Amino acid sequence: MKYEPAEIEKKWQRFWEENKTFLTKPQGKKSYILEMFPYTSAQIHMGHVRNYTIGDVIARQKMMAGYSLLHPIGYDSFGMPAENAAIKQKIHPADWTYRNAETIRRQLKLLGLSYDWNREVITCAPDYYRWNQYFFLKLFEKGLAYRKKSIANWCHSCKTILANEQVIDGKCWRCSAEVTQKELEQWFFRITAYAEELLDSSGLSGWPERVKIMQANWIGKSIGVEIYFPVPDLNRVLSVFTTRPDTIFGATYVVLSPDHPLVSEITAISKNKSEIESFLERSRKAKDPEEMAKEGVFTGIKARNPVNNEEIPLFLANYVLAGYGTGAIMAVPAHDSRDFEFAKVCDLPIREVILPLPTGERVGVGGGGGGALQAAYEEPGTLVNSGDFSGLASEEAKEKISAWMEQTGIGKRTLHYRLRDWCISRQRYWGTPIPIIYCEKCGVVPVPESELPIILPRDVAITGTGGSPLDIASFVNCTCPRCKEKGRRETDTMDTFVDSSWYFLRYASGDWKDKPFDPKEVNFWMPVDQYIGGIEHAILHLLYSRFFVKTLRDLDLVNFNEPFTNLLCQGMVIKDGAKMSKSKGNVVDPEEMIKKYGADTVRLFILFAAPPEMDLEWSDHGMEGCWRFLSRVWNLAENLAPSPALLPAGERMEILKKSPATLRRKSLGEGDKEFLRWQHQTIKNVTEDAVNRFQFNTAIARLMEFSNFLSAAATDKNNISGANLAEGLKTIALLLAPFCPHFSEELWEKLAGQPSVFSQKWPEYNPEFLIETEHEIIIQVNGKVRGRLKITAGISEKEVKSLACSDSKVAALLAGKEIKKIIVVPDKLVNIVIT
RNA sequence: GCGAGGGUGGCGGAACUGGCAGACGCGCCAGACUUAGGAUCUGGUGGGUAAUUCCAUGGGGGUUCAACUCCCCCCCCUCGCACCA
Repeated sequence: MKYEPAEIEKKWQRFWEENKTFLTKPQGKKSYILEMFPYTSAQIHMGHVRNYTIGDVIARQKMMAGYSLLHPIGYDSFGMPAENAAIKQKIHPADWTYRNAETIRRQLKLLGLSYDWNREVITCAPDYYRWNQYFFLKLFEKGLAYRKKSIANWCHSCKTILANEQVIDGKCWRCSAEVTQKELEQWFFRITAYAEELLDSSGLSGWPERVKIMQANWIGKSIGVEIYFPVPDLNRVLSVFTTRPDTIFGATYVVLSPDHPLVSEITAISKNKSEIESFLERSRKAKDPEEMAKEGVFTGIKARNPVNNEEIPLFLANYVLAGYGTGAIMAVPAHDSRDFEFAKVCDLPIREVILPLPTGERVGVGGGGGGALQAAYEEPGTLVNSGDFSGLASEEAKEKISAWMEQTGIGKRTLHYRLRDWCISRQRYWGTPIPIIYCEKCGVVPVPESELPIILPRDVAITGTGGSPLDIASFVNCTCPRCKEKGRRETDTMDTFVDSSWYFLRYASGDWKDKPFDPKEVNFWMPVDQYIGGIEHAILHLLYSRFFVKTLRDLDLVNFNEPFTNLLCQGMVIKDGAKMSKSKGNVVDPEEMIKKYGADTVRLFILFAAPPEMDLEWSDHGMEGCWRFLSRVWNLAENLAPSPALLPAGERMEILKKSPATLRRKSLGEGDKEFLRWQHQTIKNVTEDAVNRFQFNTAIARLMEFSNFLSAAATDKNNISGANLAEGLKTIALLLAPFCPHFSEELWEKLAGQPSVFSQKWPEYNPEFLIETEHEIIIQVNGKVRGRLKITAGISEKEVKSLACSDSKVAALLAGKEIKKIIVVPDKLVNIVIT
């Protein structure tokens, strides 16, 4: 019988449904394997297939290794695509979503993934999102959820806030209308309160280094000093932030951002009023900050450098960010490239205060008035022209100057982060309603917990053309929970990243009804032992989830600090050198591939073509190769006649149809020994590659080699007994089971006579069988391979040397030369060094 | 600009602590079986050379008996951040 995946896979999936007990063997050792849940778009794509296949391999291997396994799946289902589908296709987002979830569920089942389907969650169900509302209230109580005005991307035509990703070249992705910045009252989660803790990566030892670095950069901690510059004209003190207090004596001017709060006061008294106003106008209009040239304007006002009372000019310039630090800087053009650039543009003086070399050598001799300095010198060095601090090294100077500033009240040591609070307000329909009521008398009032969930109303006009879709009387009008007078509901919904920040907790607690999760179960299963997802979540989702877990810990709801102990970021699936996408027309449909080759071949190829972290180039030819491998193993088993379980030792067999071979069974000769060595070496290699290193590609290569060995042995090249051949195929079934579950189960049943390969223990190798009695060693002369030598294991180094030198080819090379030294690497090589 | 990761046959990729460069697979070539094969099986396959052998892991130096692997300089590609003071 030929290998026909369709039947096998159908049969197996039925079997799996009926035998879920494999998933829930109650044992001491737990393993929680999780892949990022899919967004409920119309169908899955190859990226999903890769993600879930990797997770499934890990999960199934854990299962066989005796772990109690949690391997859940669900649907991330709130969000814009559902609304857009509603607008385009005139279908309700809920209907669209549930229909898609069904398709996805069916497709995931086709892949033969080992999910515990009883734990499914869908985030758009009131049963789920009510807990978003619950957490919101908890955060609100603690002051971690708050409302404030903030600037966001606003589309005039759609009348809604857009996410940054939805602004393409400054235009709305749907209507192509110009996007502008608009100040809106919005809800935030105070993630900055956890900045320091999120920066601590000590609980992330199992994360890729680059993800930790990306998060650290995102949080962007800077240690520095706030320095107070008196501005007598304004009768005010201007506060600037710097990380380089060691350069303070080189400050030749100060700069405010165009959005600094003092700008209006400055404009009011400035003699350059019209110049300032035209500059402000230009910078307000400027769209692309990346391509903006440095531009600024002198205010006509002076500030006093507090360290030396020197009067320096005060500028407004577009290169200073309003949202970072104090929105104002001291400019040290000699030692900061941006200040240097601006000083050149405006022809401002440049004063060096740090020298690069102890000898006093200069990068470019500057002096006053711009001088000949070629570029800013930003490295540490020795201070000059710096009052009492001259002669100190930068690091020491930073310390001393900071301390002195604190003593004299000139400045204060401080910290700044790039991380901003998380804006969770969306003027969108398809999301979790924010459980807040506005009352004229009581102000902002949280909905009492007992009134949750605030159900997202179904009958709402979603046109995408005007205002918040929830802004309808039946939803908005309500009674204030406090004074029982008329109230008005918040019409914004939550960012969908809120949904995905805690779904892994919900999975872990089965069907808990009156709480978001059962802390006992969650504390047992969590943290996730292995999380698998794309790198695109490196900052957003992964940072939000970490934040959420920390807040829940502080609410005494969980007892751990980090959600994901180990993280694997798989690479993209690409074709013709580009990521698969509809617009590029290079999409390969997973379901079509499954139909053509079977799920196991698809899984095998995707695991074999590249290591998980690397990008994977799709190849139809590569698929064929994996198909051939499975077919070969299948045929080998098929031809093991009549029934391997009953095969008497020494039975003569016909192995391959096309090239029949008669096998001679030696009683316990070299054939058996070699077989055992191959078998156990394969177990060792596959386990090390797949389990310890997640190098599935090489693990599969080892299985292919073993199967090639068995094939060759069976065609009378080597000798192998029928019993050994059956043993070998059983080993393949066991080791291949995580990769190709359907195929392996069928193969196992064929050979063992009963199910299931997944009730078997993951095989272990016996080191005794790996011991070789003979080694082939390489003979090198001056580092070049000149011969090879078979030696018996355990012979002395002296013997090896003399054997190597007497090799005929080697001897010829040695003739008339002096041997300087001989290096012996036991059981591997001999290197003879001659003159 | 800063940060991270890469650069190995015609292709995807192996080579874990320095020890036979190219495992495994694809593709290609030859053969077998065939009316036929884009099915299957067998063998070959980095490049040069008639040949002993020589040249090859982005380029150039170095350390070493021995370097894809370690050190220094340079080039190129991908991703992330991008005036964060």
